[in-house]
Amino acid sequence: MQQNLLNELGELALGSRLKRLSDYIFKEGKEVYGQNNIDFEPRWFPTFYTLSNDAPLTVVEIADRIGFTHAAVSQTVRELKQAGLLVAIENETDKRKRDLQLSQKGKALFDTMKPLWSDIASVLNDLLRSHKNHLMAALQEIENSFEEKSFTKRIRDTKNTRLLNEVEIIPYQPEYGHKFKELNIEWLEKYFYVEDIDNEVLGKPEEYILKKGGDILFAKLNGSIVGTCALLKYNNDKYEMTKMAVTEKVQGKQVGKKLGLAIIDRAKELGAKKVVLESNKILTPALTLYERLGFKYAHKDFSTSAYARANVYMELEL
Amino acid sequence: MQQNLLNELGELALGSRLKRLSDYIFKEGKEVYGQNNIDFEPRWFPTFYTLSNDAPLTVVEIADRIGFTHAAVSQTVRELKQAGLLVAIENETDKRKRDLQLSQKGKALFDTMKPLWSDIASVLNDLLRSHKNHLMAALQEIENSFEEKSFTKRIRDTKNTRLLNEVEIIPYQPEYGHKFKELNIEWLEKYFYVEDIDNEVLGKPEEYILKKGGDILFAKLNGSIVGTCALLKYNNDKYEMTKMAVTEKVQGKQVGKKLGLAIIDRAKELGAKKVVLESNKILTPALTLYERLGFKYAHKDFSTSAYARANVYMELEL
DNA sequence: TATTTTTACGTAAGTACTTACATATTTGTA
DNA sequence: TACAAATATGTAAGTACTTACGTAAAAATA
Repeated sequence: MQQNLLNELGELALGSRLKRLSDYIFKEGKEVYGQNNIDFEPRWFPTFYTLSNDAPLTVVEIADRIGFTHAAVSQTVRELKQAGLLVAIENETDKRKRDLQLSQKGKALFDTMKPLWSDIASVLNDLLRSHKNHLMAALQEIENSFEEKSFTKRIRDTKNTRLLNEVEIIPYQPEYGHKFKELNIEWLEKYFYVEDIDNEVLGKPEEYILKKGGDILFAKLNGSIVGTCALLKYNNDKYEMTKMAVTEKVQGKQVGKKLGLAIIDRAKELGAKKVVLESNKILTPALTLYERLGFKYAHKDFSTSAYARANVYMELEL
Repeated sequence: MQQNLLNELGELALGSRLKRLSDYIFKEGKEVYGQNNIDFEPRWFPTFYTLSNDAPLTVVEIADRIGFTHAAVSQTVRELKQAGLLVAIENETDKRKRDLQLSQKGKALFDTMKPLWSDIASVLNDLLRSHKNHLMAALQEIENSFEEKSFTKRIRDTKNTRLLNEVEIIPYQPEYGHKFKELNIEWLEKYFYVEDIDNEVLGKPEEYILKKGGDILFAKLNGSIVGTCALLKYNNDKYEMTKMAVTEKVQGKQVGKKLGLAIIDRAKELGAKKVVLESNKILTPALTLYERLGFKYAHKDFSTSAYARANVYMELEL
């Protein structure tokens, strides 16, 4: 019996580890009450104890104090009432509420249990303090951290950072020329339709973009080209970010972000003072990305635009 | 909403605290799988992961490795099978067993999840290491302590120590003379019957015990006399411990133990080399106590004994 | 004052395990 | 080799909470 693999699985099975200890403590608690001939369930403790030093209280009030849901308290109250340890009186001014307090029997039981609780607290205190790592403090620290930033969000952020590092940005190479067209056509066919000018420009990137002083970058992930983006030169100060396309298979892998960051860097290298772009209102994920990259919405007369699909204009001052 | 009382209840609600965090981690884990469009339950992880790096394995083998019950694994296996992630083949040499391994789909899913798990592990690792108290280490320490000596046993020991301190041993005082008789009669009537010699000796303790060079002690708990014990002098070297009686109301409160220890101390003060006692085989709790106090069983001819009820003889060399 | 929103509470069902029990095989032993 | 004991597995029910949902009453707002 090598109970140790779960420890090796380590952090990934933290939930199970916690549950295991939780179950153990409840089970042992029950055993202790039994040995002392006390008819009491460990799970009653928070509600019972709260009522012992402040009463009457309503279900919701108790729930708030102990940090459980009202449903949990409601169930505990039912059990405590059934055991004769608690009495409930309908609140006079608010008929929804029930004023709860310990019965005579409950109060008597409280006095019997008090020394026992003090023993339990003393055992746990000694135990916790005798260790290098204080469990209660550790729980508190973890809970605080999660309150500050959720577990889910932490994982998502870590994943995004990883993906950003996995994506490799490479310069234009003639043998990838067809990829520039394919990726853009895939994208165009999904959201719009292919205009004549698209076919022309995408088919001859070297002529329309590179020779005019612009640039094209590719994103490589696990050996294959998964995205592209181009920089079109207007003049020495002004460039347009255009033809950004990422294959659908790698959506959400931060490819667009990395391409955008790289194309802006490239613009800086080329001496640009401003990068602009045209897009469409329906492309919300793309617009969100542009905003994150620092682009600001600006006004433009689209009647002069080369593309019918353009209805959003953005600028980034470098 | 003062979620803090549960923290103040502190150690006593440790089980609930652990459950809360456990529930949170499972819930968030589920959320993460969902966000990544992975059809996987956090609770499947230990079984699934174990099978991914060692297969085929049987239900019990997995259970042993991850430290769960076979029932838990059996249920997880059923769910994994239903999800098409696992295949089971009847073991050829042992028809009770099922050889379990990941299906093609399961293996493919494993590869998809691997980077995600690595992200989760990295988040948890960073989180745990960034705190003063390391949760995993704290869990390990506590579990080790409980394995060494159970929670229940620790509480019982603490309680016994406390009770031992609460009991006060006081010397004989004439006004408690009637208590000496009452306590012994209560005890005699419960286990045996009162012999003539009992009434005589218990009624005149000063004459039969004190004047002969022996002594009598009382145990006081919360202001009332709850037990007594006498030392009868045989000669300068040899005394008999006798008339030990503890009222039934305080059974298990370590009164007998404290009285025994005190009477032995008194015997030493009086210069005794040996303390003996007579008892009866049916009084197992008492005999256990005598053994703990250091008494050894010895042989004796009971035909000369003053009491009909005696059939066990013990001695303690000082 | 009528109506919407919020609050208090209960119940049912779910969660990630456990214990308890039942059944089928296999193994050990007389 | 028969038969008790041990082993492998499955199922049902329990545990200490939760979420989801519904109802009644009170408070806020129009």
